[in-house]
Amino acid sequence: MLKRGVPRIVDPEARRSAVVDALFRVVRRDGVEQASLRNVAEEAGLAIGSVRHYFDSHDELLVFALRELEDRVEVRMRAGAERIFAADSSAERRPLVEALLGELLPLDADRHDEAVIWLAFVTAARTRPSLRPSALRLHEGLRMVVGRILAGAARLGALPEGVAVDVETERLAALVDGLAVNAVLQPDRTTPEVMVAVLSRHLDDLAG
Amino acid sequence: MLKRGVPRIVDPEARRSAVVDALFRVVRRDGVEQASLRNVAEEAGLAIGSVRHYFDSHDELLVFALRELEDRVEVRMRAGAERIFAADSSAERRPLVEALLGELLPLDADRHDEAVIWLAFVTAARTRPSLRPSALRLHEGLRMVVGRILAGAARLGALPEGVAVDVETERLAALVDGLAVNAVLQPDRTTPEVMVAVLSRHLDDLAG
DNA sequence: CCCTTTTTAGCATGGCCGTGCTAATTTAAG
DNA sequence: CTTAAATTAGCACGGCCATGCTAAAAAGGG
Repeated sequence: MLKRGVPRIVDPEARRSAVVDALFRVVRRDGVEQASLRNVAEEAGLAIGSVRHYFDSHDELLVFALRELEDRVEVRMRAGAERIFAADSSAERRPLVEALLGELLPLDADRHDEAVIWLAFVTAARTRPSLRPSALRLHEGLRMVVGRILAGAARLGALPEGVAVDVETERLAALVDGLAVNAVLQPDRTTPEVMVAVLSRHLDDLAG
Repeated sequence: MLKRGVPRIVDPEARRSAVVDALFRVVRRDGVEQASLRNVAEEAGLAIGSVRHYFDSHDELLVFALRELEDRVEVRMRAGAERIFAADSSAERRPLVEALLGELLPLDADRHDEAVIWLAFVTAARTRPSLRPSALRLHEGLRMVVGRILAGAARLGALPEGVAVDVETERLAALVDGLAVNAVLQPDRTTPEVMVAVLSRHLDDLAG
């Protein structure tokens, strides 16, 4: 282990992260199809060669970026989910559930941007094999969270008898996805107020 | 009106339609970003010059194609909606409503393809201004249909008292959109059986 | 046969793309 | 200062793109 000259000028992880942030801005503004190395490099204020030093190919950059998006979502999910399972009465849980699912909806500007990027990537994943694993994990992750919440509610007797938890999981997950998609594509029509009202109504409905 | 020589070799409308069909196949297979004039012409078995004779620009082709998609959806909606409003008891209406909304879900191969194309176009519309009018009409069209169905149901007393029809409209529309998006992006997980079960469950829920 | 129009075909230009490649520059340890 | 490694920068190639433009081919009324 004898390196005779090692410049550690900058944390490479931070650089990669900065590039990914620039890519997210481009995707948010102009879509995945405009996220070329050139456009991303310009957005990041770097030369194209610099970007390519951290990512061997365009595809690798996209894959890495989508993983980063995965991480962000997962972190928010984990935090909210732990709070829910810490509460033991269904009365305590209800507002926490609403908060957690609200976390998945584009209710503020930051999460709206995130939803835009999410939709851009998962739709792109349909025709880009390298993105499919991450897209699938995001899909399953939502169902996992929703499924756990509903199973927990059923265990606490917060759901009416005879409710099929698997069907309700798909229903609630599809509803959340649908609201997010609508908010991304028609933000003027699907406002945060509408989304909150719909979600709240659905949870009331589930409680019987 | 004296044209001294008029070759009417082929119905230009039919040609335009054939080009649009080819474009739909390309979009279905590889996404909107691959629907270049070259790829579409090849898929249609025409020279690129021929395609350009019927569509002055690439953008015009995309706009025209999305309008055609609009028309197809609207035709199916109108037929189903008329049948519903012809029925006057809520017991008669229920299966018709389920059929109409089922018409919007990708339950068979043809409608799956149509849903794939629909999602590709409406997401593309986010960053392509020329597609936005059609995308907005599709969005509003669904809400119009769902809103009329629910308002009719309320009039017939098929909904519980105190139900907010506007919120329920958004909820059902978002659910249908969400199911369609999931079926397009993760067809292995969101099967026709799952979609039917979810839709049926939701309609039961609405009836109280 | 002629002539006008539709239709098909193709060329050329300028632009953006990813990527292979080389080289300049910077950094800090020896 | 020297030097190896990390980083930044940039060139060049081949490919695909939309589009302006020209022109060949087909078709049927006169």
